Amino acid sequence: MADATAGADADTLAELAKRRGFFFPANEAYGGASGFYTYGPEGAALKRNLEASWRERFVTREDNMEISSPTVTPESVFEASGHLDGFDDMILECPECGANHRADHLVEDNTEIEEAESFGTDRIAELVAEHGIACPSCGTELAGESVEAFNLMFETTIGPGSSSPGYLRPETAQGIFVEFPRLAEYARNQLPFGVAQIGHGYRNEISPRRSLIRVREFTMAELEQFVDPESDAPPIERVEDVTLPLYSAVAQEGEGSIERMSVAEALDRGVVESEWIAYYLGIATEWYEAVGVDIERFRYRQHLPDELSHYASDCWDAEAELDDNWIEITGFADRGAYDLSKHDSHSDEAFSVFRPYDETKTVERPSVEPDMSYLGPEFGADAGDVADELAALAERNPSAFDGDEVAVELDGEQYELPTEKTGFAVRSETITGEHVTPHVIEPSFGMGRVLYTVLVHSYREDEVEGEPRSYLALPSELAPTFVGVFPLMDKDGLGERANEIAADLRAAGFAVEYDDSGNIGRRYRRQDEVGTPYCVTVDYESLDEGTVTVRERDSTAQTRIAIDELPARLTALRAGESLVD
RNA sequence: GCGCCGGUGGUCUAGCGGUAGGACAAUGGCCUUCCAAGCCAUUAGCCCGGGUUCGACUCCCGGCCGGCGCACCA
Repeated sequence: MADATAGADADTLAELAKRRGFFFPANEAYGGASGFYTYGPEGAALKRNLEASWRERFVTREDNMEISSPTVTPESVFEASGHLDGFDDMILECPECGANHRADHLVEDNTEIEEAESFGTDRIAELVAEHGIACPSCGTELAGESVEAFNLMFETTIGPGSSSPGYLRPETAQGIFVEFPRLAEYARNQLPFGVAQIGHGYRNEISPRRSLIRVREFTMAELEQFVDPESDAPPIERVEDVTLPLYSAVAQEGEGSIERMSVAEALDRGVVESEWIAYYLGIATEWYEAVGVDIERFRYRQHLPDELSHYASDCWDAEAELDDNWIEITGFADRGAYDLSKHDSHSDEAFSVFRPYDETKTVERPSVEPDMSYLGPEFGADAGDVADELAALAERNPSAFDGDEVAVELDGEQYELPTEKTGFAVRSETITGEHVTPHVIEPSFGMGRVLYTVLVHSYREDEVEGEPRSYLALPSELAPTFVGVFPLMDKDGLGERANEIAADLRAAGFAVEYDDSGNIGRRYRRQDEVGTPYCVTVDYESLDEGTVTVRERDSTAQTRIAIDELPARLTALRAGESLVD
């Protein structure tokens, strides 16, 4: 057997994906719509297994929780999260050359204005005219051209009429953030805790590209790790020896390149600042290797400062090399307190947890208890405001209450009242803790991109007995089919026996494919092509001696195994044991 | 969204102003005692709409889809 060549180009993979039912453009019978894909039987099984693997690694083993929230989300949520503004691009098309430009960027580049995004489309159009801004592509003056708003979120209406706008979520994260008060209660208000979600996200991309890489509807697996920024630390010792291929912002700005170092070293040297990000980079590296990503074609690239999202203070992307391009497959963002504090201020709920002090504190605090039966008749409708102002004054300047009279100012008017009517006193208060807004560390996986990477990186071509062969070296954990079962020939009772074995293995929980069509070599090749790790063949010896051959995909090596022992041996193989010594 | 190129059975592809040929795959049969073998047969195709023409898969226009480049990717 010749050495295998590893990796597939985009055309090879697209052809394989269509022909063998991994994925293909959706709705092709009606011409299709760009950016939507259907996962076929093999692809859906692979995706399911990939998600199960992610869940096992990032939810079960990390003792995090998983929820499932709606994809349709009311507008107010995205007003709070900043997506309504942050997602709204202003497009201006040049009438001469047809090039499209981000109108807000044009204004920023040509004027002193720095945050042009916050202006409306009309104002931007005015600014373009006022400053005589010209098309960067062809030099045509753009004054008078209209500026179109383009929102990357899919819009819909909730219920009849248009009074209740909603959007398809652009990330699953907001579905977690908005439920934080209940989730924190569920976690018994104990930080740190993590909440995951696997589900679809939607972005109305201007230009979907590259197969599954940039699509309009996609599966995300996101984990929101809520931590107390002052006191919580991850169990870093579990991953401190994991080697990370890091491409830092500093390295990108200088002459640097990818540096391989352990998690511990990355933290010691300050290459990765956040322990929590470093922790998840370590966990993720182990997971990527386990699902078949080629770690030699993989790196973590830190975002440059101007690249960061509106919510992130730091971000590392996991990137895979596909067809000589580095493609983002996961983002590890430090979202800080951004999201929770936004929802805290926009909604009526509190998005914080109570952190008790180790020891309760007693503080002396000046405060008032105004005699409202005096203030009411005296100040009429202003009585409430006067009381509020007294309370504020007590905190601001307690000495104002030293005399017999207190002066308060309200709307420019000066009022005086007897100090005794204010109920002023310095009271001692017991403080047992404080409310803190957790910080969020977010690993966010694009599952379609991960799946695509796994396919590209696991594709192999070699020769078996002089004949070319292609196969997918998928981990057993992910393979859509775990074992193929074939009769050597479909006669003399071999087919019947093979069918019995297939049924028994299915009952034992294996994903089994039975195939009696064509000669045996062709059937091996069929399973190779979709990554089935093992094939069982029933021959004449099976009838006489009760044994079958088990053939391993990558090496094509074969061993005879007793039929009775098949389930146990296959279970061991699935767990990572090797077939031949 | 703009520009360039493309769209023919399931997949890959040849070809022409008079409606199409191959390879592979698939299905049935024969053969075959472990790696895409052979033989016979079968199924199956010109992206959509409009125009030009006696006649359009072919030429023209528009759309849709795909690849690449530009822009975009919070």
